Amino acid sequence: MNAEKIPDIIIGRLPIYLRALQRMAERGVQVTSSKELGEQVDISAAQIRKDISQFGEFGKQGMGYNVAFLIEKLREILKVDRVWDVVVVGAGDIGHAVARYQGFTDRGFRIVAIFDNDPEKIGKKAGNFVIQDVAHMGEYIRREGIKIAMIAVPASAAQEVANELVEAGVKAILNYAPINISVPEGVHVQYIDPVTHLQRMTYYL
Amino acid sequence: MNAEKIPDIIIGRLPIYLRALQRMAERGVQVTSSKELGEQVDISAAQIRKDISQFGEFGKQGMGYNVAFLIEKLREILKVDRVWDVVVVGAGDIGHAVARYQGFTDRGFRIVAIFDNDPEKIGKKAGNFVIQDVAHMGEYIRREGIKIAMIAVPASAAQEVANELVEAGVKAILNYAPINISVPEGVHVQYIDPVTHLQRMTYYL
DNA sequence: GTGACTTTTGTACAATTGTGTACAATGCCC
DNA sequence: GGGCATTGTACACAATTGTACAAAAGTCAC
Repeated sequence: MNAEKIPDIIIGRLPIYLRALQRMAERGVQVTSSKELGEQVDISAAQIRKDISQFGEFGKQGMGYNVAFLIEKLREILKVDRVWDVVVVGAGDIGHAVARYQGFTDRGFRIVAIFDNDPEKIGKKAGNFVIQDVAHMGEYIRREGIKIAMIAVPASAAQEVANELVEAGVKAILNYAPINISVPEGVHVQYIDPVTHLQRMTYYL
Repeated sequence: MNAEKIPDIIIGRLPIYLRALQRMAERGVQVTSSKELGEQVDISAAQIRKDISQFGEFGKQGMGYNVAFLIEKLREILKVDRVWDVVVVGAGDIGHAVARYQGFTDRGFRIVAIFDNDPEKIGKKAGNFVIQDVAHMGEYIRREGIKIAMIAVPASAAQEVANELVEAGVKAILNYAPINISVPEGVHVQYIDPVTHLQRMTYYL
């Protein structure tokens, strides 16, 4: 394993490889090649070989990669060979959809709580979770040692929520609010905004 | 305006700039600088100046950029100075959340229909829309000249749905299913998968 | 009204980062 | 043991980002 710093752009591609490999595994595929994987994810075979070889020699020349083995290695590298507890802030449409989404568990994540500040919503259910008062969020995060949160509140409240999350010890935030938030060094943020993705495509239409 | 081909990576940043500018405009800010905008979106001022200057000289030296003017120009460039009709395929949790989301209209998009193949769901409502039979989708898309669709069906059905969409004339697809889909040259796909975003962050935890 | 001062753009050029090409090395198959 | 497939990587090339500064445009003091 090459101990030098790995570029983030490579880290960003690993989940894509992992996702494709897991689908192959479901289909019963036991061995694949950089060529085959590349066709699935629309990335050049050379790129894939180079990315993977950053972390070790996981393939066999002439033979390709053992799918189960590569999945295992990628899960270790990405630290999803465990289950991370995640809290959701905001119980609107997005919060509800996230709370009910079944696709997290087998990919390394588990929603454990959902918070809102609306007295109308607190105590009601979202998926299998009782919506809790956001006033108790910091305490909950500290007590449970939560490191990951999703923000699903209106843009106007997102920065404030982010501050509280960071204050309580969260290190990774997935932000559904359509606004950039600022966080201290060492805290990671990823954004999901369908509109920015759509706008990126209309340029070409 | 520089007529040469603009790199996609620049196009990808424009919606981020636009989003931040629109928030400034809401706050009543009339003029900004590449420095200020850069701080908001966490991109260097030089990068922003260079990106924007690809399309024209929209700033004034010493003065910065007029916010309303730059918004107008970015909307033209991204072709969101109009409203695009969008269809949603899949009326599960994600489809419902998307159908009810209020954030599309003022950013260039309008959901016009939602389709599913489940007889239990067809005829019921999702947001303000009656869920339609996916069997009528191609006809609808052709009749209305729809160019943009969102896929919110299970991974196992995503490729088939994509094929139908492309066949009917769709040129831009936002895919919520956690799987890569392949489309012909000239059709654009963007992906939204919260898990890949989360996995990209756990590497650093 | 003029000139010195400040700010900030747009861009040339340099440096860095990322991708593609090509091939020696390896390992299976027959 | 020859043939074939495919990895891992050296090297070349391309794309992206950062640095630095001349040019422009406003402000202000007098």
